[in-house]
Order: sequence, then structure tokens, then C-alpha cells
Amino acid sequence: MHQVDQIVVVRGERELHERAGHLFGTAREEIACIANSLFTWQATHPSGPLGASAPVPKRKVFRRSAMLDPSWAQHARAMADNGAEVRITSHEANETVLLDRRLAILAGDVVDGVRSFTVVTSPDLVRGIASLFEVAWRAAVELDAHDRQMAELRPLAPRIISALNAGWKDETAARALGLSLRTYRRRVAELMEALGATSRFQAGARAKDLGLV
Amino acid sequence: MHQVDQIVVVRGERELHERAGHLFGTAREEIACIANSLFTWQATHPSGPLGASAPVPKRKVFRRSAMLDPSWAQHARAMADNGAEVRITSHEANETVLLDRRLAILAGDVVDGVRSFTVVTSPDLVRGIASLFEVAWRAAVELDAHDRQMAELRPLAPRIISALNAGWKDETAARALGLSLRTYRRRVAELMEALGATSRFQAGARAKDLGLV
DNA sequence: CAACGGCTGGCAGTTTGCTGCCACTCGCGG
DNA sequence: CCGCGAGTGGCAGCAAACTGCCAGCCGTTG
Repeated sequence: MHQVDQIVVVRGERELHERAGHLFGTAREEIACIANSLFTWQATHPSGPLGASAPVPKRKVFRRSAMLDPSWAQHARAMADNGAEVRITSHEANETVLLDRRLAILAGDVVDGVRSFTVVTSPDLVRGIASLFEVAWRAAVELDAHDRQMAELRPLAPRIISALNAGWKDETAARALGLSLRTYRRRVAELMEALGATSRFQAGARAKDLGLV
Repeated sequence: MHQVDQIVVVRGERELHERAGHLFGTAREEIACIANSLFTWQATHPSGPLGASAPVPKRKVFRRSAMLDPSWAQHARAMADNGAEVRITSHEANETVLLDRRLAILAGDVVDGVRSFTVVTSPDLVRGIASLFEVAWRAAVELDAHDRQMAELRPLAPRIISALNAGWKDETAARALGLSLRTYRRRVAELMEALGATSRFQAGARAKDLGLV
């Protein structure tokens, strides 16, 4: 049988939901996902619990910079506690969802305030996308290892970002946070790395982009 | 006659438009406005040309940082060319609209993604708000003077912001823009001032906030 | 109880950024 | 044509940030 519409582009979360939302409940083998923001999470995780049907193995990769947001970090932990495998990546990849290695959804760019998504069912293409996902999966670190790395930074990040956004000098901010200057600068360096920034200007733009200021 | 509802709070641009949009066409003496973003401009400048009826004197104060956006700068120039008096302020004030000194609209904070507006018709309160507007008006600089100040920065700002966002050192960015290091740093200092930032982290966050990166 | 690992904080050297000063250049106006 | 004003660029001094090194401390483990 000739299969039609193996590659379909939809615009906006509503259209995506209408087109492919129901398929989430039919997944049997695995759901694998790369998430960059809460925004797309909501798009691919519709109302009604996903795990309510027979539990399906899930793998999810979160963006490291997103994990600076406490609600994200909490969400990732909750997923891991509910049996999903969660990893954290420092790399930037377009958001991707794989269902049973039969269907892939890739997020595109935002145009006129609307994000487009490509829904793929072509077997060869889905296999290719799945292999790329595997590379990203292997390159990412496990949630527990990531949490250990972030143990010192995590509780301080909001206050450090506030201090930076207030324009405070490192010495002033260190005193306000009850840290030595060296340790404050250590934390700032870790924050910069988590944001993927090499300058403080970049860090400010990234933090704003992520809703951290 | 006892006037009711002299102070009303509405939530969202649609509700504001329904409540007060028609009044813009009835203004006869003056429309005065402080704008912080394109967002609120659209709210208080509904479809259908404002000046289509008898031309009403208009005074508008734009936020200096917003003027870094070429579309804003162009818009301000177009208003001035159409007879409005335009000034630029470095200060941050909540967005305000005054109609004939009889009605005032003040923008509030965004809560749950929805901005609230306070519509005021109480004569005493409107007079008070109008007097505050006059203070802001007098403290602002005329558009022409502002444009002269921005003459060197204006054409370079997009590329400087790109260079900063790329994490380039000042020396690297200066060479890329064909400027000396001293001049590049002069332009960066002007950009920081226009953004109202005292640190590069702040500048990055502000630039992102304004849609400049 | 001792050893080890990891974190902190002080110090220091280096890098990058910030701004004042001044000589020079160029364009404009009288 | 000359004088003046404004901008540029080089230099320099200072401030702020970045990161390595090392001693000390604390908690954990054997």
C-alpha cells in the first residue's frame, strides 16, 4: 500500500496536537525526546497523563541551561523518579520526539510568533533521526551525575543571576551572598558554563532568554 | 451627578480596547502618551487611523532603549513628521495614555502572561497623573537632539550587539567593525547608556528583553 | 583514628574592560 | 581661507573579571 503524507509540516502547537496528539497514547515500545524549553514540552505532553495507559519506556534529554530553572530541574527529577531515563546535554539541538521509532516530530523555527513542526513517518528518515538521537543520548550525562555537578551552583543560581542583573561588582555580590570572592567567582564561572556563555553579555542574554531574569 | 466607575482595572489588551478603544476617536484637545514597548503601542493605537478624524495634537514620549530598535526609531520619526511632538526619555516609567486630560490609562504589571491596565476618569486623579506626565515630558529630550546624540551609535548598534552576543573580545569586535579599539569601546559605552545598563550582563539581558538579539 | 577527597578562601598573575587625556584630522561656516 | 567644533585613535592608568595554585578544613570511609 502506498503510504501518503510521510512528511508533514504543521504550524503551531494546536495543529500539532490535532495531528499527532492522539499518537502519544498509542506508543508501545518507547517515547524518546529532546526538550529545549517548557514551551515544547507542553506541546508534546498534552493534558491527560501520558503514563496512564500501559507504562511505556521513556527517555528524555534536557538542555543543561534549562536545568538552571528550578521548575525544570524539579520536573526532570519527577520524571526520573517515575521511571523515565533522563539525561542532560550541553549541546543545542532542535526539539525532537520519537515514538516507537515509527514517528518523529522535529520542532522548527518560530515565524510570526508561530513555531512549525515536521511530522515524519517515512521509515528511512525516522531511522536516520533515531540514530542521531542515539548520538545525542550517548553524549549526554545522566541526571544524577549532572545533579552532583550542580550541587553547589543550583541553590545559588537565582541569587547570583539577580546580583549580576543588578549590576553588582563581584566583591559586593560575594558579600551579599555570604561567600568569599573566589568562591563567588567560581559559581559565576559554573553558571556561565551551564548557560553556554563565554562572556557576561552572552550570559545576560541567555538568562533572559531562559526566563531566569 | 455622581459619576460611577472613575477607576477601573481591566486585564489584557482586548478588554482595554473594548472598554476604552472608542474614546481615542473622540479626543479633541490632546493625546499624550508614554510608551515603553511596541506591545502597548498596539494596545493604545487600535486599527483604524487615529488621525482620520480632525487632527488632534499629540505628544509622545519614547523610551530611549527602545529607540535602539530600528523599527521603533522609524516609527518615532514618522510620528514626528506627521505633526506629533516626540521626545525621548532615559527614565523608566509605566506606560501612560492621557486623553484630553479627562481620562488616563496606566499599564500595570504582567501577571500570568496578561497585562492589566487602570482606566481613570476621576478628575483629581487625572490632573495628578497629567502633572506627572508634564514632569516626564520636560525631563525628556526632543527627538532631533536625541537623533543627533545617537548619530554614531545608531547605524552600528545591531552589529555591536551581535559582536557582544557572539562573545567577541573588544579588540576582535573593533577589527571586525572597522573601528579602533577606543572608538568601539566608546560605542559600547553609549549602547550601555542607551540600554540603561551598568554592566555587560545587564546589557545582555536588556538587549534580549528589547528583542535586539 | 587516620587518611583521603573535595570544597573553600586567600593570593597572585593575567586578561579584559572602562574612561580620561591629548594630538590630530576633517568638515563646516563665516 | 581660516578658525572652530566634533570625532577619532593612541596611550595610559585604573578597575573588574578570570583562573591557577596551595594551604587548611571538614566530612566520609576504612
